[in-house]
Amino acid sequence: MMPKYLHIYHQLVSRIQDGTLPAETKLPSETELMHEFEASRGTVRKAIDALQDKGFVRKHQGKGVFVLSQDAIAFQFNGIVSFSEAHRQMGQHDVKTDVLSCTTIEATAELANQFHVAPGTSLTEVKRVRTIDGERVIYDINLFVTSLVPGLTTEIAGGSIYAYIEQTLGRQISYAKRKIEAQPATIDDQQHLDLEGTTHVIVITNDTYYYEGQHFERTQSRHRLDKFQFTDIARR
Amino acid sequence: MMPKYLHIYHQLVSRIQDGTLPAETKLPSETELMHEFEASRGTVRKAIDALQDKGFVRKHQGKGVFVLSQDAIAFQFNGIVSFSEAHRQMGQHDVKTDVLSCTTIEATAELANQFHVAPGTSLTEVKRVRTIDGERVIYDINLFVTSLVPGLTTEIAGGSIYAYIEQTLGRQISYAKRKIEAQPATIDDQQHLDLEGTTHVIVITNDTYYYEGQHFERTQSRHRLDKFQFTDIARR
DNA sequence: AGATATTTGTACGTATGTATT
DNA sequence: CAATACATACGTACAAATATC
Repeated sequence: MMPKYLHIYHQLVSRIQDGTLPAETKLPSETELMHEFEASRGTVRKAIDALQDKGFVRKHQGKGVFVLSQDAIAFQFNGIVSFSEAHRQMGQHDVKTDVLSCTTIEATAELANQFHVAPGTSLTEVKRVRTIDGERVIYDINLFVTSLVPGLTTEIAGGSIYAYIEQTLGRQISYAKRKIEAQPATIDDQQHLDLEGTTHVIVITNDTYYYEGQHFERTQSRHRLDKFQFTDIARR
Repeated sequence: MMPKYLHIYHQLVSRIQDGTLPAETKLPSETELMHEFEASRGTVRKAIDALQDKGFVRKHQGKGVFVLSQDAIAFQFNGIVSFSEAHRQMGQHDVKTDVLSCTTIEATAELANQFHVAPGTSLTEVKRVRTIDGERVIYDINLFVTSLVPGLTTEIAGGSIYAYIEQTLGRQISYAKRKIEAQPATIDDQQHLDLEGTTHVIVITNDTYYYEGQHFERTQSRHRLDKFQFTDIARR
């Protein structure tokens, strides 16, 4: 049984998306929504708060609740998105993943410190190359704490590791820290990517954490300059 | 007078930051916090919800509220941050802004479409170069809808335009869409930046919106490759 | 395994405060 | 000044998930 506030939330989202509630217009007041949905004021407020969190509306004390422009709303594909998820969304590209290696290594002092584990702890290292439309444009180096992501195989790494973690292992991913910068291309990059003469690569370093707060992954995703694009939406 | 829930929120943030409530531990239960702060359960819950929104804790029905690792919390400098804000935070760099030009132009059909205004509408264009430690590393091209950001002068552009908008104009910025990509350096880039032989620049295109949803700015921020870094935190 | 207690989630109601119209 | 609309705060009751005995 869906909570009542979520029902109200979904109804309002529909009205915003189908144009019944166009951008820049005011939502019905809390009192009106109470009567329409036969809910208490707290429940209506919870639904509106959710709308604001998701970026559909903006509340203004004394004035009302305003629908934000569709541009912003259509932009909701941020968050943690893996390579295959991202490209499935973007449409018809010929995408291929080659697993170069899938081995276990021992954590160096530095890595142990990063992951908050003891030095020598087993880590699983996966190296993959992503080919889009015949060009090798992304080189991924994943490092997992083996005990937190057990049973990784080359076969699994060929698909979506995140799907394996969430569906097979049943663990929930909470958040990821992300750093984006440019670095000079290394010899490894030259070997594994079709650089087409570019001298630098874009490096995305991703640290991913479980719900319980355990740091279980650090990934370096090395992109060819001209095939890289990142979008997001930032709220004050 | 600060709302009670914010007082509770700040108290708990302090305890998390000074280590009284270390990572991975459980917060006192809602009942305990009610007694400690002599507040109702709803008020305590609102404080905890705020903690979760800011990424300090994670709530779990039936289990409790858990403090997330400090790493994540120290990472809270995301959102919309202007150039001077960002560098004031990062520490002692010698930062200088040169305003190349500050003129008004008429919106082309394409620009008018972007901003949802009529073609020919007046736009204010500002071109600036940012020098850090003696090197010209960022070239900013801002476009503002003049009627939405009136009174811009070269002098204001030499400081923080965002501060002018929020403090002098008294407008509130709501959100920004951001795109990050690499582009080949243009002749303009070569002229205004110390490229040091790099062939590409990182381009951040920023579209900024007021609370009321009006799109008032598009900025291109062109960074020298090796001086660029972007961090954020993504939550599922 | 099962009953019970604990902890967070949802929902209702009421009163009062603050910002805007 | 009054009416409207959102914000805060209190209280109560029951549901759902988890922990404990």
